[in-house]
Order: sequence, then C-alpha cells, then structure tokens
Amino acid sequence: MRIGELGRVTCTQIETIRYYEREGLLAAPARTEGNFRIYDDTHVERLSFIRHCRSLDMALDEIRILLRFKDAPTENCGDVNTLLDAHIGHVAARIRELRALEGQLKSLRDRCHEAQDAAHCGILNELSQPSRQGATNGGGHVHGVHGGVRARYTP
Amino acid sequence: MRIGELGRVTCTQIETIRYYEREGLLAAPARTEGNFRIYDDTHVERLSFIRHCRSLDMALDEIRILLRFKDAPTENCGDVNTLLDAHIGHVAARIRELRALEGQLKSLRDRCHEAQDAAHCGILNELSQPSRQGATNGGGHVHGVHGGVRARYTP
DNA sequence: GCTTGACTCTGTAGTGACTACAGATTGTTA
DNA sequence: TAACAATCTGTAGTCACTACAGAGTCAAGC
Repeated sequence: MRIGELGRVTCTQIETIRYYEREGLLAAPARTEGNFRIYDDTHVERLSFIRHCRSLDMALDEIRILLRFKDAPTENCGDVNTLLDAHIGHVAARIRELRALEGQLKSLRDRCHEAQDAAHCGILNELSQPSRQGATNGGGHVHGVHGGVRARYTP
Repeated sequence: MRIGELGRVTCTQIETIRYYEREGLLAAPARTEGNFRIYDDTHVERLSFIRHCRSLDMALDEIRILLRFKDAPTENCGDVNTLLDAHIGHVAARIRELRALEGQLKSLRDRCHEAQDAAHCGILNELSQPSRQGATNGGGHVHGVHGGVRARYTP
C-alpha cells in the first residue's frame, strides 16, 4: 500500500507518517520505480503501536524505548512496567496540578459577579498582584505532563 | 531599574521580558545612553499582571485581551468574566480527559504484573492493537487545555 | 587610565510533535 | 492526451519561551 492508504488505515496524517520516518520511529520503506513509498502489514502494526502510545500521551522518546523492547522479544520487560508506572505518575501529578489551578481560577472568578467598569473589576485588580504561592504550572499553559521544554514559573 | 532587577522583582527571566516586549505585551521602555532598557513601577505592575495570568495558564492571546481591559478602565468588564469562565471550562475539560487517560493507563498496566520476556508482555501486545475509543487527547502528550496547535488523534 | 567582571544588547536557533504549504513529479482515468 | 489525484522533497510555522554567540556598557578596584 502507499502512504495515503496507510494513513487512512491508521488514522494518521501523511505528513505525520513521513515525520515518524524522519525521526527514526518508522523504518524507511521500499519505494516504487516512481519513488513512492510502499508499506506492508508490518508497517501498519508498527504505526498502530506508535499511534496507540501517542493516544496515551506518551512522548516519542518513551515510544522509542517501547519499540526497542518490541524489537528484542527475548529481553525482560521489567523496564516496560517501570516506564508505564512513571508515565502514570506524571499523568496523576498533572491532574493534581490542574485541580489546584481550577480552584485558583474559581476563587478569582468569585471576585467579580456582575459586569461593571473595568477599573473596579475584582478580577483585573487581583491579577495585578503578584501571584500568591507560585504556579503549580508544570509546563506552561496547562501543557506537559513531563514538564517539557517550557519554563516553570514559581515566583 | 534595568532589566536584571525587573527580572528579579517579578521572578521572570530576562529573555522572557524581552520576548514579551517583542510580542507587544510589554511596551518598549526608555533607554539609557548606552542603550540599556530602563523600567519603572508601571512596568513592574504590568509584568506582574502578565506573570500572574501565565501562572494561571492563560495563553498570551488571552492575556492580551485582559490587558486591553486594564488599559480601558471605563469599559464594561463583562467580557473578562466570559474569558475567565471559558478558561475554567478548558481546565475542567482537560482534567476530565486526563482522568480518562489515567484509567486507560492503569488498565494497561494491569496486563503485566511480573517481569517476563518482552514477547509475552501483555502491555506491549495490547499496545500493538489500534486503540479502542480514540484518545481524549486534547493536544498531544497531555499538553494543552486549549487544544492548541497540536493534532488531535481520534482513530 | 586600565583591567576585571558583571551586566546588557541584538540576533538566531532550538524545544515537541507535528501541520501547512510550494513546486515538482508520478499515477490513474476519461 | 488531458485532467486530476496522489505523492515527492524541502522549508517554514505553531507556542512560549530558552540558550547561546559575539559585541557593547558600566562600576569598582588597582
């Protein structure tokens, strides 16, 4: 099959498939005479694996590790369990952070109930104060289980 | 004060301050003869406002809107409430998504209790199947209250 | 006056995981 | 043969920064 069909079968955009190839997650497939990529069922399986992992919000680096285990079936899988436990820990931590954030936002919202002029808006005035106990922000704009690239803001 | 002191006072990296200036969130300040930026208390207040908003995980575009209200104090602040309500909604939605994800990860983890060879690892085998009901993933790798730039994966 | 070291300047590139597009080529159907 | 779909490579953009390189500025000590 060609890239379009692989994309349809695995619900993956064509650019994403080529991106995975560039990133070394998907091996470079054979080509037709006209230089079109040709895939078979092994590619479907591998891409399904990757997409399933991504749907569970694993980072590509984590997926790389899991793929290495898939490629070495006699290896002991203990590290797979460890990786998954760590990932579950990250997700749980992010949930706790977001809940704290939600609480802060709701208490901020309570400062202004009816519309009035902006100069007297309790929300805007509160926001002008430095924030109290530092964001629980693990990666900026509610992103990033893993902390990620983004800066931590802890005033 | 110069940029270093502003950074210390507001717990903001120098590069971030310059970035906000480039982005138009912070007005370009006066300069010394030697071309150093000089800030005063109004800048401290404005930057504190921005950082406080960021610590609440608002996007810079949302903060831009709030700043417009701060700059027009006679305007009605009803839209501030609307924006905040929407933001709270996004956070709440992301928490729901992450909880669903946590459940999926835990049930995946249950498939392999003791370390064995990778070929028989229930986790790796399960991941090779296409994912069941599509990720609740609102932005890739547990990022993004706002959905953001990232792709949604819903197989 | 000179040196040292801290501070600041501009500009560019990198982060993650893609997405979007331009411009060219290939394949399929009428 | 022409039209059109599919694919190719390569580059740039997303968000909110961070990290440098290489140059210039400033204050304190000698």
